[in-house]
Amino acid sequence: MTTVRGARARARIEITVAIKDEARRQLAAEGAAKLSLRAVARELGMVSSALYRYFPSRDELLTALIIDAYDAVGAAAETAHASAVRTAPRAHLAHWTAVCRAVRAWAVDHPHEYALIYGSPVPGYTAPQDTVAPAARVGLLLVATARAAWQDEGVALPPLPDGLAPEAERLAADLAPDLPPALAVALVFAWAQLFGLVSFEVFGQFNRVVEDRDAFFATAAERLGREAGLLSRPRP
Amino acid sequence: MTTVRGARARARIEITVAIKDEARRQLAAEGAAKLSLRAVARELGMVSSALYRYFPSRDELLTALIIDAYDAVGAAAETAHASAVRTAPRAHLAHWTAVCRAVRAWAVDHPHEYALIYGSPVPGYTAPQDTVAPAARVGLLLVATARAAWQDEGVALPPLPDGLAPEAERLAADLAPDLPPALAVALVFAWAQLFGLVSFEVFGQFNRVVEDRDAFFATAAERLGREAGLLSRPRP
DNA sequence: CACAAGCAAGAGCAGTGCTCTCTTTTCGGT
DNA sequence: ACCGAAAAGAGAGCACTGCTCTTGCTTGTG
Repeated sequence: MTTVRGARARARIEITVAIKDEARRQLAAEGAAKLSLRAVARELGMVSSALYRYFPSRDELLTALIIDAYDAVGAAAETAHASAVRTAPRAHLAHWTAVCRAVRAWAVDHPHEYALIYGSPVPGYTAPQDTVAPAARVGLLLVATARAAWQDEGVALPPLPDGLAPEAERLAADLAPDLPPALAVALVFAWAQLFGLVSFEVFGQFNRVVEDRDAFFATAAERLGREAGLLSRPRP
Repeated sequence: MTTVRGARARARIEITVAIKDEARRQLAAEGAAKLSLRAVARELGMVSSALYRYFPSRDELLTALIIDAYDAVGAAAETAHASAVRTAPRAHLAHWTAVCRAVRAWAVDHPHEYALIYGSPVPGYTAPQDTVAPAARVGLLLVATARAAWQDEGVALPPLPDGLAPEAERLAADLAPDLPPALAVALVFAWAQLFGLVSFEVFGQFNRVVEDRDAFFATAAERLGREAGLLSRPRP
């Protein structure tokens, strides 16, 4: 385990989380654009230059927040998935929609954090390697759900057009070597489309268009699951 | 028509477009976050305060760019649609995919402008009324395509769940009173999902996941059209 | 032709990210 | 127990930002 050496190291991690917490507060209040290192430092009673001992730049702080956000939405989705599996182990479509609903709920509750990870990438920012594992959590959950359904009752998918065959093979090899390529493709489609729906809601594109967002999203999530091959009810 | 009164008014609109052009240049080069009024003014050989005669604030400049961007992607989509209709008047699914491809192509060519309109909304920004009409152009095109298909050959759609019926009625009434509610719902789904796919590609979520983006998107666009009820080929 | 409106310029304010130097505190090896 | 090294904080400062205000100049119009 990570043995904390002394009071100094302990203080360091405490201050680091305090900085992130305050930054997250400002992020939630004003958005990423108005997140200011100086304001964070001021609120914590320290001088701005001291903050640079913990995060070498504003971008690094943002990266830390991004990783945390990916982990938060991933954890929310995993919890919802686990609970749905416990409730009805073979209702794969219900597991799928539970994941979708959890993602949407988290996004609606944390719009600015959601924007940080699924909105426009900031400045000339290219995602550091540290972010890719947390970023994959929701996607992997979708894959796991589909895999369970496939193993348990099979999936129903439209055939792949010839042009996509090589890409589909490659994708399946990278993503889930045990699954049929058509399923891998369908999963990536559904993955992107899920976040398209959530983004449109969070970013206000549904304003004055969709009113009953809950019902709308519930139907959308179920259709996404079907398009990913999940059957509506277990086979007899 | 808009008669330009004198040299002064003429100069005003010329300078206004020059400012927008330069701003667009910086936007394309560095992204919205680094777009600086002072830098724009500097590049145009004027002093920063003079720029405020044309745009009362940075946000107003951004709003102008947002409207232009919506119009640009809308125009690209409309052109592609018109051309597809000319080529094969009854190939509704081809019209649909032409619109999708045009949107994607514009987005890939203008990632920062795309981010401006379909990425995270800036600061505490709420879209002014002027943006809603341009923003609707692509959506209206999708509706028009589906309407033509519906009138010409009908559409094939899954039934709506009961819970969504009221929202579907309302949506259809607002969006396209002549179309069946199930089609209106399917169109909004497809609309959001289309931009989900494009956003994931433009914002880098497909990096190290999807390689053959053209083939991938082509298939996705066609499936979106099918999910919106469009038939693969005209009925005999 | 005079006058008011439109426009440009410059200085200035408050705020930002970030760097540098200087001082204080803390820790580990002898 | 001490002493040098490393870590942390404080403060000043640089270059930049959006935006405001005042001062003149230019231009179109009564």
